[in-house]
Amino acid sequence: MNSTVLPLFSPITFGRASEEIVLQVEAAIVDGRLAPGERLPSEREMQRQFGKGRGVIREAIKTLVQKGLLEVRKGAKGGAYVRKLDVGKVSESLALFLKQEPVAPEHLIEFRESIDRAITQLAMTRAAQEDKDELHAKARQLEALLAQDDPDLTVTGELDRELNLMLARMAGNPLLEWVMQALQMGLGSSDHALYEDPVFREKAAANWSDTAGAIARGELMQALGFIGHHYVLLRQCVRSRSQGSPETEIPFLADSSETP
Amino acid sequence: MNSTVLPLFSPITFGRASEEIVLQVEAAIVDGRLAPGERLPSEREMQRQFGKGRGVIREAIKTLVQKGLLEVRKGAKGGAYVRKLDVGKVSESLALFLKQEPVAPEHLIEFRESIDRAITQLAMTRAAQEDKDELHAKARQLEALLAQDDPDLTVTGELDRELNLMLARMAGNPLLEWVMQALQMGLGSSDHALYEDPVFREKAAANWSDTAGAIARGELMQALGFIGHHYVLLRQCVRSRSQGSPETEIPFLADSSETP
DNA sequence: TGCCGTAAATGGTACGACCATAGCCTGGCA
DNA sequence: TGCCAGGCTATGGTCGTACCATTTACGGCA
Repeated sequence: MNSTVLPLFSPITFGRASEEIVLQVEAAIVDGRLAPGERLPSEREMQRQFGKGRGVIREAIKTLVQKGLLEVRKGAKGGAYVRKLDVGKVSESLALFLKQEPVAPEHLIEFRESIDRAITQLAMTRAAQEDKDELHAKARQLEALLAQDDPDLTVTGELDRELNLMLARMAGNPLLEWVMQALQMGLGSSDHALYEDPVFREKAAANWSDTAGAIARGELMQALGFIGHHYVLLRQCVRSRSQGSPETEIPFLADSSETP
Repeated sequence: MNSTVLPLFSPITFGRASEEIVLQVEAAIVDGRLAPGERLPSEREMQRQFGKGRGVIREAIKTLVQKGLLEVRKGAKGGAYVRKLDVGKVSESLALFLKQEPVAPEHLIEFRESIDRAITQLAMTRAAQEDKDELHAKARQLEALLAQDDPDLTVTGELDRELNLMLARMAGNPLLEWVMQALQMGLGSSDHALYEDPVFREKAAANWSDTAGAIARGELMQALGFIGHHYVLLRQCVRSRSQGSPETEIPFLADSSETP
């Protein structure tokens, strides 16, 4: 390797040193001069190359780790390794943001409905028939699970999440898939409220099944209609819960200021 | 203040110390025990409270700054202040991700088209008439600018960005507004390619004006039609550029593998 | 009363030392 | 000859001290 000479980095002379180091390393990574899996010089070696104290180097590495660009391993053959960014880091950032910035449930539902409609239209025209059939099968499986007297909400929640992600994948657009992933990871999908309530539970599951069926049969308008119905149910459920139990555990159900 | 006793933090005994500190402070912030604008103890004071070295404290603070939860000021009355998270941090994370994960232009266009349609429909039903008129006026202004022989692309680009954000704001849903912001900040909106080309420039501007006009008059179907046309133009432009000049400067125009 | 200089608090940096860990290498044992 | 154990070494993780740079506040002086 090039462990002897590494002309990648140059000494720091101004400003906050660690920030400058962050910029240099980050630039090297996005330029491709440092590829994922590659190992940076050791902290003591970088200390020498940058002409700065080790603490500064460590703080820069900490920042880059937080950005998701590096991972560090200790021990021999340890060090900072370039990491391929994944969408999870974005979702994490989004989730933290949404924790501090409560979103009205109506806005969340509205957004999800928009994305869902776009995904469905694309999935219908692009996905393979076998994928559509598998989606339908999974939806019927969810329906069957929720028809039981005491369904395991952990399992059904996971299945619902899987259905959403599968549909998003079928749309064949990574951006839509990432948004759906971020929604799922970022705020627990809010659908679990739907499944906790025995009244809505079966309706919602049946609706999922109807939607998947329409998608499998290629009936676009019908599928969009079912999706609309899903969100009608969700809105009803959210409204009844926010009225019925003021001490709800779901944080973002608190401030609903626009239900006329 | 409570600068004498601060029972918020407890000493670290296991694992990576700085990570534990990050978790404790982050928890205190999202719980509201530390409100935006509040000041954390000084590094030396926290060093005492956590029972750890100052370097560890500094690394934890660096991480929290990167997360967007803190900002630090130096000098007397300096220190780490709790910061209100803004969506810019999410956009930043997204932009970095998209730099490492090139997105096919067709996918980007498709996504933007979905969002645009959703925004337009909502804006049309919700926005005040005066906002719609202002949007139309701005669009006509853009059209006039681009009709000149040598338009200032910096100004027109900024105006286009402003138009998009204004429309998103008119939709009255913060999530859609944030997504549009993230798109604009994250990848320069890709529309600038449209305005650089004299052939597409005027068509695109006229189309913006038509769209805004339809919105102002409340003609939904017509507005959606114009939006569709905007993306037809954008697709044509992108295709012609990727064929004509292989050395295009726009990074994500490189890998287009699905134009049949 | 108003201005300026000094003191104090605080983050920023440097250096040195030591510990903990993970891979490796060597030597001894079966 | 083959395998296993123990030590060796590179590397991150932590600690402590000292000093520098900057910003605010306070107090003395004109």
